[in-house]
Amino acid sequence: MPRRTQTERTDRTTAALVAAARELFGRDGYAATGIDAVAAAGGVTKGAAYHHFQNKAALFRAVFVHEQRRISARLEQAAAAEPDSWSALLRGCLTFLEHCLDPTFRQVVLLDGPAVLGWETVREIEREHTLRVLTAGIGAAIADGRMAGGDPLVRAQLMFGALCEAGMLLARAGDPAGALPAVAAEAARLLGSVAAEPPENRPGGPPGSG
Amino acid sequence: MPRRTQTERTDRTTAALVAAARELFGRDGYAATGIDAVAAAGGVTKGAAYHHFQNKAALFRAVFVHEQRRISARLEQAAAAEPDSWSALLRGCLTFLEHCLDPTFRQVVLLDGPAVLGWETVREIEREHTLRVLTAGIGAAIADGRMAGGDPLVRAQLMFGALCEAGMLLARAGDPAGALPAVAAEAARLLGSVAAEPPENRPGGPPGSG
DNA sequence: TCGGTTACATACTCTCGGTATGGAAGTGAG
DNA sequence: CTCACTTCCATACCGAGAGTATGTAACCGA
Repeated sequence: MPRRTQTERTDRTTAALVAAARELFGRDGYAATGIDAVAAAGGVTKGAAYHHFQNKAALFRAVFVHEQRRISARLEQAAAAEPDSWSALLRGCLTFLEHCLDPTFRQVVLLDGPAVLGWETVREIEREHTLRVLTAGIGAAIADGRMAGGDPLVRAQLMFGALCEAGMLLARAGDPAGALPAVAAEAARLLGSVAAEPPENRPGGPPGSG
Repeated sequence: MPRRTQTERTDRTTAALVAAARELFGRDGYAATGIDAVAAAGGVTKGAAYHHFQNKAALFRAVFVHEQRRISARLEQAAAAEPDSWSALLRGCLTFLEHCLDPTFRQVVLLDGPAVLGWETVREIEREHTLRVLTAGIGAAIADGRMAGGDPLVRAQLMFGALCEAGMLLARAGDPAGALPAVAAEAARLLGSVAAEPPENRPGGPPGSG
C-alpha cells in the first residue's frame, strides 16, 4: 500500500461510495438499499460512509448531483452541435428523452429524488444543471423570436415536467427505441405550441405548422 | 358499545386508518410516518392495521387511490359545467392547479407516490382516475376539431407532467393565489400549441393566438 | 348455544439507520 | 526523525420501526 495523501484517500473513498451508491440506489431504489450494502460494494464499511456523509440522504444527494452533472453536460454538448437556437432546443429535448432510457437516471432523478430530498431541494439542484440548460435554450429561442415571450424559467419547468413524463412513458414502452419518434413528436408539438406566431416559414422555424 | 356487523367493523376501522394515514402521510411524508402512529391516530393498534393491509405500502396505496378519486371527481365536476370541449379542458387544467394547493395532495400524489408505489403502479391507478378524465377531455377536443390529431393518452400524460410541475411551482410561490393566473397562462400556452391549426377565429377556439 | 371465523391487541423479532469508541494512517512543527 | 495532533476508517453498540406470532374478544351460521 503506497503512501497516500489525505485528500487522495478521501477522494478515492467518496468516489467509490458514490459509485457504489449510484449502482445500488439506481437498481434497487433508495428505500431498499442499505448503507452497509453500499459501503461493502464500495470496499469500505459503514464507518467510512458516515465519516464522509452526514446521513443516507446526503449520500443520495451526492448521487443525485452526479446524475445532474451527467445529463446537463450531455444536453449542452448536444445543443452546441446545432446551428440555431430552435433546433438546439429540439435536439436537447430529444437527447433528454434518450437519456431517460437509463434505468439509473430514472430511478434516482425521476422517482426517488423528490421523495428523498424534497421538491424544493431537487429543483434547487436542477436549476443549476438540467433546468439551467433548458432555461437557457428557451431564453435563446425567445430572444431569437422563435418562441413567444414569457418567463423562460417557468416555461422550462413546465416543459421539463412534460419531458420527464415522456421519458418514463418511453422507457416503459415495449420497444423504447421504436417508440421514441412518436413520443418525441408529441413533445415537439408542445414546444411548437409556444412557438412564436404567426408561424411563418422561418428558416429552421418551429415544426407542427405544416 | 352497540352490536356491529363484521363489515361495519371493517369499514369503520379501515376508514379510520385511511383517514389517519392520509393526515400523517400528507403532513410528514411516507418515510417519516410510522404504522404505530397511524394506528394510534385512527384509534386502533398496529395489529388492526396489519390485519386489513398487507404492509405499509398497501396502506399508502389506499390513501393514494382516495386522493385520486377526490381529484378526478372534482375535475369531472368542473369540466361538466363548461359549454364546450375546449373550455372544459382549460377549466380542468385550472382546477388541477388549484387542487395542487392542497399540501396533502402534493405530498402523497406528487412526491411520495412514484417512489413508494413505483411509476408503473402510479400511472396504472391514474389511468383510471385523473388521467382518464384528462384523456377524455383531450379526446373530445380532438374529436371536435379544436385540437390537432394524435394519441390522446400520450398527450394527456405529457400535459399531466407539465401540470404537476406547474402545481408544485405554484404551491411554492410566495403568493400562490396571486401566481395562479401567470402559471395557468403558461400552461394554457402549452395546450394552445397543440391546438388545431390553422388558428382561425373559431367560436370558443383555443387561446394564445392573440 | 356453540363451533368456527373474523377482527383486533399485545408481545416479540429483526433489519437498518445512526452513534460511540478505538485504532491506523497521514500531517506539521521542532 | 519524532512526537503531538488531526483525519480517516473499522468495530461494537443503540434505538426506532416494520413486520410476525399468538392470544382473545367480537361476530356469524347452524
